[in-house]
Amino acid sequence: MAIHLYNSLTRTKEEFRPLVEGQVGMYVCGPTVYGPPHLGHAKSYLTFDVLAKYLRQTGLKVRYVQNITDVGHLTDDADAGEDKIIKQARLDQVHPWEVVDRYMRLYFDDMTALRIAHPSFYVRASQHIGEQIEAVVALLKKGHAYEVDGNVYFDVGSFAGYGKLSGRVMDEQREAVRVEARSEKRHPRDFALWKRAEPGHILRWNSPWGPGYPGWHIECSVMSTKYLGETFDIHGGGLENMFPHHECEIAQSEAETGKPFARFWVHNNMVTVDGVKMGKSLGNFRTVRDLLQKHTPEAIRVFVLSTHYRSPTNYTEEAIGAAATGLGRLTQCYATLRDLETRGAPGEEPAIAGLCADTARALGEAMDNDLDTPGAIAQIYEFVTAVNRRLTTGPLPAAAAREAARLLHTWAGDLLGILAEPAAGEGNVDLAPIMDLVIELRKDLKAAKQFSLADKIRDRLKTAGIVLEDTRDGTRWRKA
RNA sequence: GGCGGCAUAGCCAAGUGGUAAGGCGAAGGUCUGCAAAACCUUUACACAUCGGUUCGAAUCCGAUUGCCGCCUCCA
Repeated sequence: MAIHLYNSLTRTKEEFRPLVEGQVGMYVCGPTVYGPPHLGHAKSYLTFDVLAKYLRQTGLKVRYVQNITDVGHLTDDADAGEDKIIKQARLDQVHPWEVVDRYMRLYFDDMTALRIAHPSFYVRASQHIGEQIEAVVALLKKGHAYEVDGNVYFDVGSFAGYGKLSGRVMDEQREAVRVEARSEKRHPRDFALWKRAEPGHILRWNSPWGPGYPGWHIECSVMSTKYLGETFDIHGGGLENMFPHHECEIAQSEAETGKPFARFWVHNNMVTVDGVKMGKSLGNFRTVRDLLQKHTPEAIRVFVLSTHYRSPTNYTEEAIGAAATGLGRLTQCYATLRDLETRGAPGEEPAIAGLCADTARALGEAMDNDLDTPGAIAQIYEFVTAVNRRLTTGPLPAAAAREAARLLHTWAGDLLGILAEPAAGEGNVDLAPIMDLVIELRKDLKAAKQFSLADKIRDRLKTAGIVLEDTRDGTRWRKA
């Protein structure tokens, strides 16, 4: 069975087949770099990280392009408002590109910390100004745009398909509410392709219409089609960008090329905090950096991925804590299996091979079902329970342990990124031989019934961050 | 006002017509010198409410209530 994805364009779950067999082109709306990444970014880029990894795992070659919006856009789509990046630059008293550089690096660092792989490559709006101007010229030439005093607007009325993604009909809606008395636009629905730079607007480029800067939507149309083709497979982004951003992208692109734009539109839902949308403008956002202070990357990932990407994620400290606790069993099981890989007895165990095959199949079915990561996580936990149950009867043969460990490594580690590798020899000194000695000495103490001393060792080690666990097969240790 | 979505156990969360996955928490138990870990058992006979379709619905249709998102920048 091939992967099925919910396509916002058709509002149904469809089987995904790439345009070109074996190859996938995917474009995802990246951040505007004027502030620190927050949990909302994490959910979005985590979603597409897992999607790209899963597509690759199924054997497809994926070109995953993500943009960085670094030219700034107005805080308001009317002619009022201030460019977000320029505003931040003014607040920080630095050049706008220092803002861009700072938050772009922070973005890369935080994504890396969350085990989100780099896309195939990033593209920056500021490095595609020429192409954006060309696109505006082409739209003007085709009669889909008009210029007014250094501003160029897209004529929405000239594109019949406008509204097909978001379901918005071209009526008055709340036009009357919006104060646009001085607008030069022919119709309130029209949107800017190119904006005239007012004095003091530092980020500006020369154009046939005078100095200015591109409109918000045009960069994605230009960069996606430049690197993926006029029609490409998947366009992803946050749900809140469906309208107007994605709707406008479609209008511009299809008006210019006359061909279908993205085939699949994949939108992730929002993150709320205590039931309220988390947003930069609301000031209630949790930055990735803050979260990483309290939780491991794996815990954050398992928390986010245990809600389906199309459902809202409600952040509470309790929920993320519960997710982190549950992860402990997985981590422990994996560490035990890795240990048995080297120490386990020779021989085979068909039951484990069967369990691995069944689990892998179930995991594939879950992922094929519109990226059902909660279902996949449930499968992994069931697998862990089954392995642990088997381990209560004695150690596993090395080969079986290796196979079980590989399954966890592939799905929980490489794909979902929720599996922490056992920390081996942190720091300069390898603790293993030291711990072997301590454990051996303590074993002698226990044999001599010197329990209070044995307990003291265990207590002191716990204070030092090392947990001892006495099992039937001897004592093992791990970092707390 | 327009468009869209969601309502499942104490909490989080799957479920896409055949009589409710998984995680956390809680209770009991096995193992253990004790502890920890692990395992076992229990924890949803009204899946928001009311109707309807069907042999059969958490799952489809309608209405109602509540919540959320978009319609202005936001992942």
